[in-house]
Amino acid sequence: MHTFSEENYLRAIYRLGLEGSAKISPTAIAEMLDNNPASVVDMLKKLSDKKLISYDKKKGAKLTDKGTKTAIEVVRKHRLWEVFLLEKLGYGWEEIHDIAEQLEHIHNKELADRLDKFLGYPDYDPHGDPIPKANGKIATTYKTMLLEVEPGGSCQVAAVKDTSVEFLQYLEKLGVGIGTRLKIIEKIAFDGSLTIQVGKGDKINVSKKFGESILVG
Amino acid sequence: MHTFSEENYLRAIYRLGLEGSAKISPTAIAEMLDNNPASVVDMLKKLSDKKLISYDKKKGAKLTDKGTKTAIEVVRKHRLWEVFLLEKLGYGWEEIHDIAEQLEHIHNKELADRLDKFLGYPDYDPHGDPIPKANGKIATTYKTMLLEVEPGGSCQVAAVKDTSVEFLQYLEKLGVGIGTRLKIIEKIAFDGSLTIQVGKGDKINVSKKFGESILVG
DNA sequence: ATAAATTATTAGGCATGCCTAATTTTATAT
DNA sequence: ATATAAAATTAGGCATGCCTAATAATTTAT
Repeated sequence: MHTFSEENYLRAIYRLGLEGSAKISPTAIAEMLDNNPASVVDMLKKLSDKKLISYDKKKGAKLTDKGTKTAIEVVRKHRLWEVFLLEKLGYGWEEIHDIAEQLEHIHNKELADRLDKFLGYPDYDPHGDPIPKANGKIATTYKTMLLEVEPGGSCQVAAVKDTSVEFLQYLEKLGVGIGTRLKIIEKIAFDGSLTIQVGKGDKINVSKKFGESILVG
Repeated sequence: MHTFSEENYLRAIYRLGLEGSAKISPTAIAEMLDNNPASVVDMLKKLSDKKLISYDKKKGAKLTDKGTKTAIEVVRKHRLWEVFLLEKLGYGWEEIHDIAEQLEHIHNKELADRLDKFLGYPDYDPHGDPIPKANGKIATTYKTMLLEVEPGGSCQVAAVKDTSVEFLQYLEKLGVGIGTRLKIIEKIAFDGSLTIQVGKGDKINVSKKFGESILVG
C-alpha cells in the first residue's frame, strides 16, 4: 500500500502529464503540491525505487504502468467522492475538493467500485472531469462548454470549471445550479458574450468567460 | 487539528474509560493500539502538553473536557461511517470496522452532521453501539440482547455484537440478517439456550452465547 | 561565449511516531 | 522484609517527509 504522500505525488505527476507538459520537473511538481523542490527530489528517488515512476534529469518524471494504475485509482476515488459529497451530502462546489483530497486516500479493495455503484456509475464529476472506470478507462469526451452551444439550442448545466467564490455567488444570484436549463438566444460576435435564458425566466447577457466556465450535457 | 495518531490515542483512552478500568495505564493503551508502551509514554506527554489529557503515573490517563470532546467526535464519525458502509454501500459487518477506522479521521467541520442527516439520524451503529449526537450526547440505553426478550415476544435484529467470521457465517446459514424478525418460543433453563422462530420459518434452538450476540430493537 | 538567472541536487536538520534495550519504579509473592 | 515480577520510563535509533542553505548544473540573455 502506498502512503498518502506517495499517492499525492503520483496524482500530481499524472495531472501534469495530462496538461501535456513536455517535461515534468521537480519544480513543477513542487509548485503543484505547494512544497519545496528539494523535498520533491527526495520523493522522486523513492518513487523510482518503487518502480512507480522513471526519473531522469533530462526527461523529467514519467509514470510507469504501475504508477499510472495507482494514479488513476486515486483520481477515480477523488472524483467519485466529489460526486458523493455534492449529490448526497449537499456540499457546494467549492467545498468538495478539499474533502475529496482526504477521502481519495482511503484504502479498501472494493470501496471505489461500491461507491461507483451506489452513485449510479456517474461518468463525470461535478467539475466536468471524467471519472475513470473500474478498468482504468477514461472517457476523453469532455462535456461541452456552454459557449459551444449553437444559438437557439438548449441545454442543462452539468458542471462548472471555475469554483471561485465570486463565480459561485454570481451563479447563485442568477439562479443557476446543476440541472438548470439554459437556452442560448444569441451570440454577440463583438466580445463573444452570450444572451441566454435561465429556465423560463429572464433573458440575460453573460460574458465569454462565463460561457467557458459552465459545462453542459 | 489533530493527527490521526493523536485521535487514535484519544479514542483508545475514551474506550478504556467506558470499560470502567480504574486506571488507564500506558500498558493498557499499548495493548489496545497494538504498539509499544514506550511509544505510549511519549504520546501521553504530547497529549498532556496539548491539554487533551491529564496523566499521572498513579492515576493513569484521563481525558480533559477538550480531549473528551475530540474523542466523542471521532467515535461519532466512526459509527456514522459504519452505518454508511453497511447500509449504503452494502458491506458486510466484518468489513466495515477497518474502513471506518480510516474514515473517522477525515476532517471537515460539517461532515459528521451532513452524513448524519443523509443517513436519517441513526441512533445506533451496526454493532449496536449508540452514535453520539451532534451536541455530544450519547444514548445510554443500549439495544437489548435477544436473550432478554421474554418468551412469546417478537423482535427484529438490529445489530450484532460479535463480528467473527464464524458467527456471521452461522447467521447467513440461518437466514438471519439485519431486520430479520425473530420470535422467542421458549427459554431453556438448563443451559440458557433459546428456541426461536426465524421469520415465518423453522423453529430452531440457539445457544445462550448466540442470544447475547444479537441485539434487537 | 560568457554572465546572469533559473533549476536541480546535496547536505544537514527537524517533527512525528514508532521501535528496542536498559533502567527505574511499583506491585506481588513468599 | 525481601526477592521477584511487572510496569513505567529513559535513552538512543530509525523511517517518513518535510525544511533551509549551499552548491552544481543547466538555461537564457546579452
